Amino acid sequence: MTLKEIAKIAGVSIATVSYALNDSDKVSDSVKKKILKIAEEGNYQPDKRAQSLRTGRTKLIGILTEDISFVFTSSIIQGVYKFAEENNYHVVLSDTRLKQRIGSHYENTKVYKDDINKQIDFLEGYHVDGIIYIGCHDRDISGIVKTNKPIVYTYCFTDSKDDYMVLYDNVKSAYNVTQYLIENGHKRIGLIRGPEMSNPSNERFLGYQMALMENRIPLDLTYVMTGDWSYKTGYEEAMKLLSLKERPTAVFALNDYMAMGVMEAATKLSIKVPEELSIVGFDDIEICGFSKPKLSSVTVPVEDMGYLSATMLHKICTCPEEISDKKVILPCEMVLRDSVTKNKGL
Amino acid sequence: MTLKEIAKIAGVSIATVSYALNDSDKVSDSVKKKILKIAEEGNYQPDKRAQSLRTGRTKLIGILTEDISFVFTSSIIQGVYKFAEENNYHVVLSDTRLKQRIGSHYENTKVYKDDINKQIDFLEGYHVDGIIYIGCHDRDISGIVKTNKPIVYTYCFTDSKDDYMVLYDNVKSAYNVTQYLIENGHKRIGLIRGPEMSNPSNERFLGYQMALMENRIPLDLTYVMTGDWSYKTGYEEAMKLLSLKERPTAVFALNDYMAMGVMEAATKLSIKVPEELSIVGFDDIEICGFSKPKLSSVTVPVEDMGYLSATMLHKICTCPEEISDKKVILPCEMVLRDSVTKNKGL
DNA sequence: CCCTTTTAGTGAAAGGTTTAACTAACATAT
DNA sequence: ATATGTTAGTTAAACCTTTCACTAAAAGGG
Repeated sequence: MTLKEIAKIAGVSIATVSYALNDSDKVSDSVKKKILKIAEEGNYQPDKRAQSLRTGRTKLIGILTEDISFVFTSSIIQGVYKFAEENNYHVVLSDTRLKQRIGSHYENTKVYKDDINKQIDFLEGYHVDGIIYIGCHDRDISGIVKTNKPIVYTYCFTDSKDDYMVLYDNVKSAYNVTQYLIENGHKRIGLIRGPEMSNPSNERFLGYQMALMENRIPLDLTYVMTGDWSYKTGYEEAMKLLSLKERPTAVFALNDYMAMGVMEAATKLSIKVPEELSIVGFDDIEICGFSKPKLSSVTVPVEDMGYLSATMLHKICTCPEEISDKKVILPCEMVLRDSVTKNKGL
Repeated sequence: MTLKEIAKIAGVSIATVSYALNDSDKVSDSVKKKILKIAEEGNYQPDKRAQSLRTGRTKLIGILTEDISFVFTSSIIQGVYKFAEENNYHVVLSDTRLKQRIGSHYENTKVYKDDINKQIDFLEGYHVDGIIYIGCHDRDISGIVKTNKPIVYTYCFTDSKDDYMVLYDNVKSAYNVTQYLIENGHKRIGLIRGPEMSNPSNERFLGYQMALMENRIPLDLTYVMTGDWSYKTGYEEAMKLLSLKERPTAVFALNDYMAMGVMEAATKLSIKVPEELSIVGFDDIEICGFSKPKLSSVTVPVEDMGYLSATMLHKICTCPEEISDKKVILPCEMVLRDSVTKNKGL
């Protein structure tokens, strides 16, 4: 049903119908009521294409994900939806399927620049007011995305000071975990990092070092191993760590999968967790609640990241002058479960 | 950049530009080349609103999810995307946030009929060619969704013969699991069902019974417990089951969370898994690979469900006569891990 | 009762695209 | 030389909405 049809039935002009439906006072109450009734009965829905074609405004947020299946992606989207619903926005989703294309060889992101921009063009075709880019990995994606629409990056980052980003605090979070372990009497704290090139890994490593330093525990690189985020490398590196003559009393794995690997290694070597070895992971994925013992970890506030990304986008579109900082960095929370105890062998 | 602008630069009419860009032979090669170059340089993108306003076709699939955070939702969406990409469709996503609104009190779905239809109206506002409805629970949603666009339901169902649905085979899958346990020498096979009203639960229960019957094992309801899909009830019901004087040698929990609860109960009662108790779950969620022992389960082909839903929608739009059956039922696959062994106490 | 203001409505353009119908120029066939 | 066909375009309408500019009638003021 269109304005034209309603106009015909009501015996008035198209303009009058439009005014009536937009509750203008150019239309008498009686006519307005009549038109509204017809529209109601015909289940009239304004054509958004025509509307936005005319007005230039769409109230449409475009989301571009690198991997819709990535655990956190859907939670971030949900945060965006929450904002959208509260503020009468709508959402169009597009997926680069980047992860499917390139597996974990994130070095090659640039090769897929064109694919990403194809999706951007698609979103622009819908005249989104702006774009939220949801990443899923640890590489800098500077200079990849080309658009002159406003864009907010979340769960990823660029090296540009001018880009809008919603991030979480890797440094502080890792600092907190390390501090927590130290407070529990641990001094030999093993660390299993992510890949060398990974920014989150490096930031978390930094936090670890800061906590050590603050407690005057010298950094000992024999306790620092490097994995690739996988369960398997977590296991392997933990085996090395736990075979040292002076083995660590606690291990901080920089993500949960590797932490699960550490747990497996401990089991293998008949080292009791947490009595003889405390373990902490990062990300707080679902399995943390099901391992034995349950794994302490760090929750990333993903839904908030989505919500804040949308909030920021809205501000960029409506009142850019009110944005004090282009980067928002959210704190994470430690989730204390059963994989840590006080170090008795102190 | 618009056709008009290109036309001005090229010194031809708008129509010519349109024809040129659509590679019509109404335009000479030289002019065509010139126009293409200008379009390229100006990074021309056709305005989808205007295009579809004119043509009536959108090549746009609307997805309506009940819960974007539900584990399987994103995998289903991914399947839809796969089809979309291969067939030059695009996707608009909308979320009813049903789960957030009503928690697990799915009885009240009908109360949210209006909310759901608000989202449907939204999708219709974008003139999607059709809608894929992705559920996340076990209730019949007949008569909830109102639209005259084609709609395909997946991971949910209605009682109408006329609705298009892409489902998976609960009966057969549960039959297979039970059969597998029987083949491993188990006769006392405990079952932990989902809620009484749950359709998947009932179907799986049916499969269980069919396998028993086929093997002339009488159904003994003392071995059939009812949970609510949660870890907690899995644990509680398993405690009852394992405290029977003749306790089951195997337990089939109708989802993985409850199966994890069963495992916990076994640990609590010092019953070794799988030596003294075999366990199988359903859904094959991530934690299955991380429990000890790893949980055998059933994989639901969620990505395929998404892909096939999109395929079906496409067929409905283009060649409805070729659709032989409005319901597609996909088989599931058992994933054999470490939680089952041959029953020695036979 | 005339002039001004308000009310209630209409007409038409605009936004970007596609496409049927038309035209002018030229080439080919008779 | 005339008729026919082809080529390479153009014009204009249509899709649906919003909104500026306009008008006719009614109401209000003196």
